[in-house]
Amino acid sequence: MHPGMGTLRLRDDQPLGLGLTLSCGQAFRWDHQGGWWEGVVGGDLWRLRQDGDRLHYDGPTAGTLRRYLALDEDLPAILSTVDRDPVIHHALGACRGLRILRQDPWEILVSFICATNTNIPRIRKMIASLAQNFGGEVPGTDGPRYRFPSPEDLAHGVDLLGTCRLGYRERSVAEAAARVAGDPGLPARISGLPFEEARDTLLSFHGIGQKAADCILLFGYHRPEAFPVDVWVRRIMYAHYLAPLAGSKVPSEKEDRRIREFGRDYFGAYAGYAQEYLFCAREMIGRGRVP
DNA sequence: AGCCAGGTCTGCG
DNA sequence: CGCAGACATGGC
Repeated sequence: MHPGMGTLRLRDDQPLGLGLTLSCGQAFRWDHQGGWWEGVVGGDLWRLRQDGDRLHYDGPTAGTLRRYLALDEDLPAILSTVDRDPVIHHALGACRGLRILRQDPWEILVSFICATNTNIPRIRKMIASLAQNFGGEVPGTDGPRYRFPSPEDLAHGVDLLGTCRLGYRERSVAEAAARVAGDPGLPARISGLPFEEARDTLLSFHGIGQKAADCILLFGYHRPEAFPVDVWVRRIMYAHYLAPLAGSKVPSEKEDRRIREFGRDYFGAYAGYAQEYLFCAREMIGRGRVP
């Protein structure tokens, strides 16, 4: 039942901010209760608690946990490549230990279809509802939890999808489930594609546009060059990095593409990390409030 | 009450 | 192409 339970000693040159990492908007199914973070990963219940340089875990094996949390990556080395100015520098300091998780591509694909034009609390509710209605039950500390439904789980019960209150995202989720259920190798195949081809494949899904595709690449496929431009990042970039082209309407897909290309060029191969730190520090650095 | 939300699609010029 | 408007729903 529980593959592993134990304590991982974190290296002091490889920081981890567990709570920040699990709650910053890249994952939607972690809950904080009784001092532990609890979630379902790969069908198993995981419980995690950080105490300084000690990471207590119940559920995963040490190796699986390290991989999920990307503790195998040299975070300071990565961040040093994007630490180019006072704004990003401030965000890096404010979100110390934030890591980009290695999550399941299918779960992230559906999650970011649901994440369009709504807020994070409701995204969490929509995904919780999908899991509760379509995923299998997993006993948790404080009542039952649910694994994330497979494409087949969703495709076989589309008639119940309405109970999840996805709004106009329902059609996109149903089509994605049908497509992947009929081509189960697709998510894995995408991971083997060059970046732009992977992105184009994601864009061929109904309900996945530029922003969602970049989130799926960054959070589901761990492609750190992806630079998702949402309403917050757009604000931050316009406040601190570049002005809209004269005469351009903002927001527009064209302007967002310009921001994405700027971000990719300016921050480099790990632009996605810069994006995520800016997003997580959005309350502090948005709307022209310079640190 | 009304604006906004980790946008995207469609139908027009 | 590139630009409006529509779109379901609910958080704050």
